[in-house]
Formats: sequence, structure tokens, C-alpha cells
Amino acid sequence: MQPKTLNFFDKVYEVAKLIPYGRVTSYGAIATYLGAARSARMVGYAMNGSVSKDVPAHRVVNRKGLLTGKQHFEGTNLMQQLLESEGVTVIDNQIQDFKKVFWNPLKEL
DNA sequence: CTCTTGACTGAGG
DNA sequence: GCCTCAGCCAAGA
Repeated sequence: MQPKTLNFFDKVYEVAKLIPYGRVTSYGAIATYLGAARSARMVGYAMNGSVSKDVPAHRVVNRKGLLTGKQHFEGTNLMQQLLESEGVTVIDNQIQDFKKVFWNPLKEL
């Protein structure tokens, strides 16, 4: 059993790293997997340090498949470009065929 | 301890 | 299907 003292952020990073190539997931899915379904916002908040955590934050979007966090990346279309580079079609910050590329940690893990 | 902020989500109109 | 409101929880000041 993991002690509650374990950093919530660290858990988010671990799951984010497990996201397979060409797949994406939502903050809520990660939060639920961590047992904190109501803390989806914390997931995104945690991603602030993802840059130094080797975490593919560009694979994490909100439940609509919208790149809400793209503004946290360097450029304005970097996040989108990264996803398209992995085979994920993104148009106007919106992931196409979202449910097809959606990776559910609850189900896959 | 209290208040604010936030890369969210679900429900209601 | 889109817009708005409220709830939720953790970290920082």
C-alpha cells in the first residue's frame, strides 16, 4: 500500500510516462487512476514541472480532446505538432478521432 | 490557519 | 451541441 505521503505529482508523472506512442489521455483519467477522480485539476497543475520530469505532457489533454495546455508549451503550436508527429491528427487544438487515440490507464493498466 | 489559483469535470439551460 | 455555474482538491503566499 502506498502511503498517502507519496507526492501526488509524482504519481501523475509516472502515469504520464506510461502513455504509449500515438496515444493520448485525459486529466480526469489519470486522476481517477490515482484514486483522485475529483483532482483532475491537480493533474494539470502537476504538469507544470513535467518539463523537468521527462513527461510527455503533450499527450495529456482535457476530456474533450482539446489542447487546453498548449499555452504552457514554448510555442503556440508545439504541442499540436508533437502529437501530429506521433500520428495523432490535431486540428485547431482539437484532437481528431479522440476516442480512437484515447488511452485509458484504468483499462490498459 | 485562511485565501487564491488552476493544463478539469459534470450538470443545467 | 455550446455556454455558464458550481464543486472538487492540492499547493503556494
